Amino acid sequence: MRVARRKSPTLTEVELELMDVLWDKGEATVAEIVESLPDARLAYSSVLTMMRILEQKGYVAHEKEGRAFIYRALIDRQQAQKSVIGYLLKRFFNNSPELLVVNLLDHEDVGPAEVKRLRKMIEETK
Amino acid sequence: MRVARRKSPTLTEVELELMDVLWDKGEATVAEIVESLPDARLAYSSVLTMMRILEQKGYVAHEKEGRAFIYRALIDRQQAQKSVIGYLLKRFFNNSPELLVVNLLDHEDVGPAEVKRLRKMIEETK
DNA sequence: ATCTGTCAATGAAATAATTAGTAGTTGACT
DNA sequence: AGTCAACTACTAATTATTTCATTGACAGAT
Repeated sequence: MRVARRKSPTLTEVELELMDVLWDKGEATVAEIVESLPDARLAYSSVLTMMRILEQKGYVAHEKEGRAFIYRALIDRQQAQKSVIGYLLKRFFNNSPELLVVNLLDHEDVGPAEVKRLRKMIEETK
Repeated sequence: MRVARRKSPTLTEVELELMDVLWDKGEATVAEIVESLPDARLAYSSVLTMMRILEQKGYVAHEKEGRAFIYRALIDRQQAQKSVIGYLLKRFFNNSPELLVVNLLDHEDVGPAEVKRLRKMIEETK
């Protein structure tokens, strides 16, 4: 067999969940991240592994503080959002922002009030 | 070890590429799909496997036409777009369409001309 | 009836993502 | 110095995704 699976073009579910903690807290040790997860969802060592992977992927960095590693995000939420929008435009909407917005307006979460707010927002963009 | 990799919440890269062919052509045999792929990207048997997986996931169906299978999409492009937008809103934008649009407007592909068109579009949505 | 080309089915291999156990290190505190 | 708790590193298991070779069936041509 030749080639195989491709890397995810965006943050995966779990990666995003962990990044969210870092974005909220600014920085955190593994223990703090585990605590911040709802419902003790992941074991300490799982989070550790994921942080190593996130670091290897270039999304976070760590420095030693005493015995523990302190992790910090290397990309901020806006960058991640921008990147995922870029992916969306390219793969699903033929690089057409309009097509995206057309579909967004069609979405059930978007009522008349939303449309009004969106309009105002776009007005202000000049 | 307990659980493992999760299913992709959206169409994967390759799945999307094949669905695109079906959406463009309406219906197609495996051979036609292979031909439609740029650069002979995938071997016949690869496409065959992927079509089986897409069918198993409920995205396509086939019927026999002579010896060959004719595949047809069970979801259309709009549905796929809507679904991926829903996922994105939930995971990256806190279910806020505005946040999404704010970031979209910030995107490099979106210049003043785009903004103008977007505004017009939203006007017409009432 | 045998050959040839076209297809679907199956199996297998390689990589990614996810979760977690275990071993081993180190700093702190008797 | 010895013990303990907190931490990281390493390893393993499992499912998902992606790719393709091979096998076998079957129709049409010879």
